[in-house]
Amino acid sequence: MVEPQAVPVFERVYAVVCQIPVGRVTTYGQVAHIVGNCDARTVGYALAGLREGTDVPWQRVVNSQGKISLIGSDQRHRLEAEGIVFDARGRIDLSRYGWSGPEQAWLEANGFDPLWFWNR
DNA sequence: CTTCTGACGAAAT
DNA sequence: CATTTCGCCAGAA
Repeated sequence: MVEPQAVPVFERVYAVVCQIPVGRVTTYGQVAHIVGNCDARTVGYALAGLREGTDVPWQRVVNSQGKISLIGSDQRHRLEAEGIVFDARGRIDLSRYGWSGPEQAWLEANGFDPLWFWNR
């Protein structure tokens, strides 16, 4: 059992992002929601600090409108390679590809607060 | 110590 | 649809 507050926020963000399944996406706000005690900006800051070649699937995090924030990156191609389809406006259908969060058992085992998450 | 700066979000205007 | 406001991490200057 990991102590939640003992792990830096950025590390907690990475832990959650690594749980997003292939072919699914989630939003900055949702990750912040799961991590707790931080906001969407913090998630962006955390991902911005990743190095090239990281194992963290950062491409699976998009903004609340289902759009890519990193224009000019290969994020869209990475997602399309996972089977995700973009509409004519360049948006992803979150009701179809959206991921709501880890299993409660995972949250408990990794020092997150399941109750806080589900009650919100 | 203070200020600035980035992959953001939701509600109000 | 466009803007503004607030929320509040971490490192550099």
